[in-house]
Amino acid sequence: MSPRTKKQLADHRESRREEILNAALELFAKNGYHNTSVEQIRKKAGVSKGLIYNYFKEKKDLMKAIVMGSMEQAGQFFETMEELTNPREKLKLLIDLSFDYITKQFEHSKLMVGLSLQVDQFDELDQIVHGKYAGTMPLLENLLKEIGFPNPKEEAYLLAALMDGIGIQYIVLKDDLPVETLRNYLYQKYSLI
Amino acid sequence: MSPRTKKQLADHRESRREEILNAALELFAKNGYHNTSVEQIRKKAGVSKGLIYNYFKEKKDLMKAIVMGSMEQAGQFFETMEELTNPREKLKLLIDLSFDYITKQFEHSKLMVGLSLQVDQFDELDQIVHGKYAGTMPLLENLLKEIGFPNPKEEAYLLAALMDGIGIQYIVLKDDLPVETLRNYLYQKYSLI
Amino acid sequence: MSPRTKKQLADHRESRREEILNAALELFAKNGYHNTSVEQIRKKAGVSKGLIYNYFKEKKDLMKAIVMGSMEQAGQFFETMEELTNPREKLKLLIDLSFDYITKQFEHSKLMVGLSLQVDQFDELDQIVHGKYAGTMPLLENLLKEIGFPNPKEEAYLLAALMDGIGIQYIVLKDDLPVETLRNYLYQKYSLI
Amino acid sequence: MSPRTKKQLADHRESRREEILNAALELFAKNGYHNTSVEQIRKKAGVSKGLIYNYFKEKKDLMKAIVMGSMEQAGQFFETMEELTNPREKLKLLIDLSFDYITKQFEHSKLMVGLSLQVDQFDELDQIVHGKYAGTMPLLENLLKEIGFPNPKEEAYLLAALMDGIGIQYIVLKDDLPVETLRNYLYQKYSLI
DNA sequence: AATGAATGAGATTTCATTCAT
DNA sequence: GATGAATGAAATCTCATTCAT
Repeated sequence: MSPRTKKQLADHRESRREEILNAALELFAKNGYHNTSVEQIRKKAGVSKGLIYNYFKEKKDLMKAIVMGSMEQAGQFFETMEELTNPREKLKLLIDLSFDYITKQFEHSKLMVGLSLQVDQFDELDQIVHGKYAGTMPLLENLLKEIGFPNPKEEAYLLAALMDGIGIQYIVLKDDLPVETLRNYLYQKYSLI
Repeated sequence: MSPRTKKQLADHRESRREEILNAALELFAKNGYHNTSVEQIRKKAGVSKGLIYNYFKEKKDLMKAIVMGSMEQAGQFFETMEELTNPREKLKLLIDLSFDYITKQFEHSKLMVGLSLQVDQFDELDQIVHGKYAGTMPLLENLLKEIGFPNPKEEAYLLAALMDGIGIQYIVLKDDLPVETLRNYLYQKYSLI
Repeated sequence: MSPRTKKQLADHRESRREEILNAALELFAKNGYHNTSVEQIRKKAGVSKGLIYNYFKEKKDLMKAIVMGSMEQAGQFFETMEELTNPREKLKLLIDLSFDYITKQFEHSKLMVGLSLQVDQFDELDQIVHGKYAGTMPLLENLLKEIGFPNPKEEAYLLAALMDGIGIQYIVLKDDLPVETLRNYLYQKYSLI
Repeated sequence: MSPRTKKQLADHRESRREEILNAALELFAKNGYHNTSVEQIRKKAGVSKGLIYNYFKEKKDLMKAIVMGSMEQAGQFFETMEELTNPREKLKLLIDLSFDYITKQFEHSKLMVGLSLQVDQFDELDQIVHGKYAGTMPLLENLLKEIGFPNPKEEAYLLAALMDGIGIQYIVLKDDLPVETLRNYLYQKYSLI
């Protein structure tokens, strides 16, 4: 059952790595990074402690890998978005993807919010996350400008804050939050339907 | 030279307690609860370790005391607010106090957001915070109803989310966030001036 | 039995520190630094693991403290020596003290020889030890010059090598090495009696 | 492409073994046995971990093999020496070979000195090394007796100590040590030229 | 013969908490 | 009330060794 060729080996490594990362993600999101022990991750992933350190140099690297993965995904968001031409369609897609992220990729979402609060504890991440953020705000601003908002910059901050806020409310209230109503509100506000 | 009367003793006790709590608040907000050691608090407060345990049974109690203090303050918010009669004035006050909290009581604010993500780790707090939250949403809803919004419930969630979101953005961006512009936006949206 | 005043506290700390250092010295000398666990030191010193880290930031610091102590002692050697005026008497004292060090401070001696082999693993120590060494060679050279040796520099290296070598032989052979005979040989060679 | 005949196989095995041993020697000498991991050896030798355990039952065996090799070499020293008849020539050869060992087989030399300090950690080696040492001292003593020294035994210890000491000094000082001057000193002392 | 993923015991280090004074 | 030395459980991390392929 064990791998043999180089490719099989690499595939196996990759999937093992994912298993560990998933276990870590779940626990980090639920209990926080500093309140999650490697022992807990080990147990959830069903591997030995040594193996985790075989794949990740230190505990911090688990966090880094998760966040980098998240960033990459976000990058794909925007690529998908840029394929469209109509700015209203773009914005609708952006909002839909954000709601999906908040509700369906709940754990990632929770982790990222938590991280943004303590981002300075993960040196390299700090810059990467900030850089990513700084890079996306102008995109949003442009979009709102194209749609015709008089103060696109402020409007961009507002929308970003609102999406963050909905994320938090969802974390706290879960299904008690009328997500669809909020989404419709946004559709109307931006005349997206 | 040391305090004598009962009152002096009580005052002294109270101020010592405050010093410890302030040190803890700053550190919890900056580094997170689980990433702050009692030793760090001791150093920042300039007291001995034993003394901290004289005032607080365990580390958790520092967190509890801070959060309870925050709750109490929030309660005063609403009491102040209820003294007014004009619903628009009430809402304006609520928004102003929220912005103040976000910008001036930055550490409390940051701590509370972080807490809301991991509230389940502090048993009793969980219920208290949720109870408080559950109690204030109807107030907000009523207010928006009085003002004349057609969907006051949804509008309440929206406003709450927005304030949370602005809080997060401020934590991340600090002075790069155009706080006043956002406040004005809200004034206009709710016709507060 | 426990200390109270500042002074008592400091004294107590100092003696506790010494106990730990002595335990570490014995074990490092016998088994080598990397083959000695903090657990072993803890057991030998009769303290808890935590306490060791209360006195020394990390295991390496135990090594550093021991070596620094050794250096200091060596400094006193030379001070004592400089009080004499007759160069032959000085040399005799130096030789006597070296033999004492080798035989009576056996553990220190063994540790220092071992250290000199792997000095590059303890960054700061490396420079300190080398500096000390570089500083003492000229003293020795001068002494031999005063006594009248035609090649004092080479003679100094020779004497240094010889003392090192006797140290090693003593470590390996212990009482099988005719220490006194060797000492007499040196007396004669340098006409010290 | 892979080796075929029995002899080729054996040669191949032998050379693989050597590569591993050389990597281990270098690392043991530089960092010490306990501060060298099998992983480091694996990397330096460019082989897999499993392979190392194919050739050596455990890590200790690497050390043993290196030391045994060293002993064997030393044995050849003496065999070569015994072919000569003139005792002064013998002594000169011994000194020359020792200097060569110290300067050219620097790593072996360093390792052996380090080993002699902690020889008791490698059970069997302890006895072997001691046995070898005990066996060679009489040879040296005899040599010095033949040459005509009045106290050949003491003189033998002295010479042994001196050579050890020069070894240590060379380890510490490397090319700052005037090796040739010291060698000439010995030539003169024993009238070897 | 050769690989490298996997293990688990043990090493170093941290930290909330207790307690004698 | 106040101190800080002391503890020990638990956290992070290392590493020799095994084993399936």
